[in-house]
Amino acid sequence: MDYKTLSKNFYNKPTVELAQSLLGKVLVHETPLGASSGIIVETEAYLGGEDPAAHAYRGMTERNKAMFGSAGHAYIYFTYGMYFCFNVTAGPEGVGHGVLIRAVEPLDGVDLMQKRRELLDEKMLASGPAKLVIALGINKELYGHDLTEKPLYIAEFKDIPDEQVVKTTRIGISEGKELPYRFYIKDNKFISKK
DNA sequence: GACCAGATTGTCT
DNA sequence: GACAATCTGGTCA
Repeated sequence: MDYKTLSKNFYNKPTVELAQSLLGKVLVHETPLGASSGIIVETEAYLGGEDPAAHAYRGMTERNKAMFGSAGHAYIYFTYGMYFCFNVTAGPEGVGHGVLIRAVEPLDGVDLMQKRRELLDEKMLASGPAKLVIALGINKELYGHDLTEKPLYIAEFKDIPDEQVVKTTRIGISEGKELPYRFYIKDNKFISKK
Protein backbone atom coordinates (compact mmCIF):
# COMPACT_ATOMS: atom_id res chain seq x y z
CA MET A 1 0.00 0.00 0.00
CA ASP A 2 1.18 3.47 -0.81
CA TYR A 3 -0.17 6.44 1.07
CA LYS A 4 0.32 10.15 0.80
CA THR A 5 2.42 11.15 3.79
CA LEU A 6 1.25 14.20 5.70
CA SER A 7 3.59 17.14 5.29
CA LYS A 8 5.31 19.00 8.11
CA ASN A 9 2.83 21.76 7.57
CA PHE A 10 -0.06 19.56 8.71
CA TYR A 11 1.29 19.59 12.26
CA ASN A 12 1.54 23.33 12.34
CA LYS A 13 -1.76 24.07 14.07
CA PRO A 14 -3.10 24.35 17.63
CA THR A 15 -2.72 21.08 19.55
CA VAL A 16 -6.41 20.48 20.21
CA GLU A 17 -7.19 21.07 16.55
CA LEU A 18 -4.39 18.73 15.52
CA ALA A 19 -5.72 16.01 17.81
CA GLN A 20 -9.08 16.21 16.07
CA SER A 21 -7.67 16.37 12.55
CA LEU A 22 -5.53 13.26 13.10
CA LEU A 23 -8.72 11.20 13.25
CA GLY A 24 -9.19 9.25 10.02
CA LYS A 25 -5.49 9.39 9.11
CA VAL A 26 -3.33 6.26 8.93
CA LEU A 27 -0.38 5.44 11.11
CA VAL A 28 2.04 3.25 9.14
CA HIS A 29 5.03 1.29 10.40
CA GLU A 30 7.29 -0.46 7.91
CA THR A 31 9.52 -3.18 9.30
CA PRO A 32 11.73 -5.88 7.73
CA LEU A 33 8.85 -8.29 8.29
CA GLY A 34 6.44 -6.09 6.36
CA ALA A 35 4.30 -3.00 6.77
CA SER A 36 1.39 -2.69 9.12
CA SER A 37 -0.94 0.25 9.54
CA GLY A 38 -4.09 1.41 11.25
CA ILE A 39 -6.62 4.22 10.92
CA ILE A 40 -6.42 6.62 13.85
CA VAL A 41 -9.83 6.55 15.53
CA GLU A 42 -9.12 7.99 18.98
CA THR A 43 -6.77 10.72 20.28
CA GLU A 44 -6.17 12.92 23.32
CA ALA A 45 -4.49 16.33 23.54
CA TYR A 46 -1.99 17.21 26.28
CA LEU A 47 -1.09 20.85 26.60
CA GLY A 48 2.25 20.97 28.39
CA GLY A 49 2.62 23.64 31.03
CA GLU A 50 -1.05 24.66 30.95
CA ASP A 51 -2.28 21.13 31.62
CA PRO A 52 -1.81 19.40 35.00
CA ALA A 53 -2.38 15.99 33.39
CA ALA A 54 0.47 16.41 30.88
CA HIS A 55 3.86 14.82 31.43
CA ALA A 56 5.40 18.13 30.40
CA TYR A 57 3.47 20.11 33.05
CA ARG A 58 6.46 20.40 35.36
CA GLY A 59 8.92 21.25 32.65
CA MET A 60 11.30 19.36 30.41
CA THR A 61 12.91 16.15 31.66
CA GLU A 62 15.00 13.42 30.09
CA ARG A 63 11.81 11.42 29.55
CA ASN A 64 9.60 14.03 27.90
CA LYS A 65 12.12 16.13 26.00
CA ALA A 66 10.78 15.03 22.60
CA MET A 67 7.56 16.94 23.28
CA PHE A 68 9.52 20.15 23.61
CA GLY A 69 10.94 19.76 20.12
CA SER A 70 9.16 20.69 16.91
CA ALA A 71 5.75 19.26 16.02
CA GLY A 72 5.22 16.04 14.08
CA HIS A 73 7.69 13.79 15.89
CA ALA A 74 7.19 10.65 17.98
CA TYR A 75 7.06 10.86 21.77
CA ILE A 76 7.10 7.33 23.14
CA TYR A 77 7.03 6.71 26.87
CA PHE A 78 7.13 3.77 29.20
CA THR A 79 4.44 3.38 31.85
CA TYR A 80 3.00 0.98 34.45
CA GLY A 81 6.21 -0.98 34.43
CA MET A 82 5.38 -2.80 31.20
CA TYR A 83 3.73 -0.70 28.52
CA PHE A 84 4.67 1.93 25.99
CA CYS A 85 2.39 4.63 24.63
CA PHE A 86 2.77 6.64 21.44
CA ASN A 87 2.26 10.40 21.00
CA VAL A 88 2.62 12.91 18.21
CA THR A 89 4.44 16.04 19.34
CA ALA A 90 2.55 19.27 18.75
CA GLY A 91 2.68 23.01 19.14
CA PRO A 92 5.63 25.35 18.65
CA GLU A 93 9.03 24.33 20.01
CA GLY A 94 9.45 24.69 23.75
CA VAL A 95 5.83 24.36 24.87
CA GLY A 96 5.79 20.58 25.45
CA HIS A 97 2.51 19.77 23.74
CA GLY A 98 1.55 16.32 22.45
CA VAL A 99 -1.30 14.22 21.09
CA LEU A 100 -1.70 10.74 22.53
CA ILE A 101 -2.89 8.19 19.99
CA ARG A 102 -5.30 6.03 21.97
CA ALA A 103 -6.60 3.63 19.33
CA VAL A 104 -6.30 2.63 15.68
CA GLU A 105 -8.43 0.45 13.42
CA PRO A 106 -6.27 -2.30 11.83
CA LEU A 107 -5.83 -1.69 8.09
CA ASP A 108 -2.81 -3.37 6.46
CA GLY A 109 -0.62 -6.13 7.82
CA VAL A 110 -3.36 -7.45 10.07
CA ASP A 111 -1.67 -10.86 10.13
CA LEU A 112 1.51 -9.25 11.47
CA MET A 113 -0.43 -7.45 14.18
CA GLN A 114 -2.19 -10.65 15.14
CA LYS A 115 1.16 -12.35 15.47
CA ARG A 116 2.62 -9.54 17.60
CA ARG A 117 -0.40 -9.45 19.89
CA GLU A 118 -0.90 -13.24 19.86
CA LEU A 119 -4.57 -12.48 19.38
CA LEU A 120 -6.99 -12.78 16.45
CA ASP A 121 -9.89 -10.47 17.30
CA GLU A 122 -9.41 -7.33 15.18
CA LYS A 123 -11.51 -5.25 17.53
CA MET A 124 -9.01 -5.97 20.32
CA LEU A 125 -5.78 -5.67 18.33
CA ALA A 126 -5.12 -1.96 18.69
CA SER A 127 -8.02 -0.55 20.74
CA GLY A 128 -5.86 1.11 23.39
CA PRO A 129 -2.67 3.17 23.59
CA ALA A 130 -0.45 0.31 24.77
CA LYS A 131 -2.09 -2.19 22.43
CA LEU A 132 -1.51 -0.22 19.25
CA VAL A 133 2.15 0.20 20.10
CA ILE A 134 2.52 -3.57 20.38
CA ALA A 135 0.34 -4.29 17.33
CA LEU A 136 2.33 -1.96 15.07
CA GLY A 137 5.67 -3.09 16.49
CA ILE A 138 6.62 0.40 17.68
CA ASN A 139 9.57 0.48 20.06
CA LYS A 140 11.70 2.91 22.00
CA GLU A 141 14.22 3.21 19.16
CA LEU A 142 11.67 5.36 17.36
CA TYR A 143 11.68 7.94 20.18
CA GLY A 144 11.85 11.38 18.57
CA HIS A 145 11.38 9.98 15.06
CA ASP A 146 10.18 12.42 12.38
CA LEU A 147 6.68 11.28 11.43
CA THR A 148 6.97 12.60 7.88
CA GLU A 149 9.71 9.99 7.23
CA LYS A 150 9.81 6.22 6.94
CA PRO A 151 9.71 3.73 8.55
CA LEU A 152 7.11 5.28 10.86
CA TYR A 153 4.82 7.91 9.41
CA ILE A 154 1.29 9.28 9.28
CA ALA A 155 -0.53 9.59 5.96
CA GLU A 156 -3.77 10.83 4.40
CA PHE A 157 -6.67 8.43 4.40
CA LYS A 158 -10.00 10.12 4.90
CA ASP A 159 -11.40 13.26 6.48
CA ILE A 160 -13.84 12.93 9.32
CA PRO A 161 -16.67 15.50 9.22
CA ASP A 162 -17.14 17.44 12.43
CA GLU A 163 -20.47 15.80 13.25
CA GLN A 164 -18.77 12.39 13.24
CA VAL A 165 -16.28 13.48 15.92
CA VAL A 166 -17.14 12.92 19.57
CA LYS A 167 -15.44 15.28 22.03
CA THR A 168 -15.19 14.13 25.61
CA THR A 169 -12.96 13.94 28.66
CA ARG A 170 -9.67 12.07 28.90
CA ILE A 171 -9.03 8.67 30.41
CA GLY A 172 -6.64 7.26 32.99
CA ILE A 173 -5.51 10.54 34.56
CA SER A 174 -6.03 12.02 38.02
CA GLU A 175 -5.90 15.74 37.28
CA GLY A 176 -7.46 17.83 34.54
CA LYS A 177 -10.19 15.22 34.09
CA GLU A 178 -12.82 17.81 33.28
CA LEU A 179 -11.07 19.09 30.15
CA PRO A 180 -12.69 17.95 26.87
CA TYR A 181 -9.48 16.96 25.11
CA ARG A 182 -10.37 13.46 23.98
CA PHE A 183 -11.63 12.86 20.44
CA TYR A 184 -12.92 9.76 18.73
CA ILE A 185 -14.90 8.76 15.68
CA LYS A 186 -18.56 8.28 16.41
CA ASP A 187 -19.87 4.69 16.31
CA ASN A 188 -16.42 3.29 15.58
CA LYS A 189 -15.96 -0.22 16.94
CA PHE A 190 -12.23 0.09 17.51
CA ILE A 191 -12.03 2.76 20.20
CA SER A 192 -10.59 1.91 23.62
CA LYS A 193 -13.68 2.67 25.66
CA LYS A 194 -17.20 4.08 25.35
C1' DG B 1 -21.87 -7.44 31.19
C1' DA B 2 -19.63 -4.85 35.25
C1' DC B 3 -16.26 -4.44 38.67
C1' DC B 4 -11.68 -5.43 40.82
C1' DA B 5 -6.89 -6.73 41.73
C1' DG B 6 -2.32 -7.78 40.09
C1' DA B 7 1.61 -7.26 37.07
C1' DT B 8 6.27 -4.76 37.04
C1' DT B 9 9.91 -0.98 36.45
C1' DG B 10 11.42 3.72 34.86
C1' DT B 11 11.03 8.24 36.52
C1' DC B 12 10.37 11.91 39.57
C1' DT B 13 10.09 13.71 44.58
C1' DG C 1 9.76 5.38 48.06
C1' DA C 2 5.52 6.22 45.53
C1' DC C 3 3.27 6.20 41.54
C1' DA C 4 2.13 5.90 36.63
C1' DA C 5 -1.75 9.16 29.86
C1' DT C 6 -2.64 0.47 30.99
C1' DC C 7 -4.05 -4.27 30.13
C1' DT C 8 -5.51 -8.76 31.32
C1' DG C 9 -7.70 -12.19 33.68
C1' DG C 10 -10.39 -13.25 37.50
C1' DT C 11 -15.05 -13.14 40.06
C1' DC C 12 -19.91 -12.42 40.35
C1' DA C 13 -24.25 -11.84 38.10
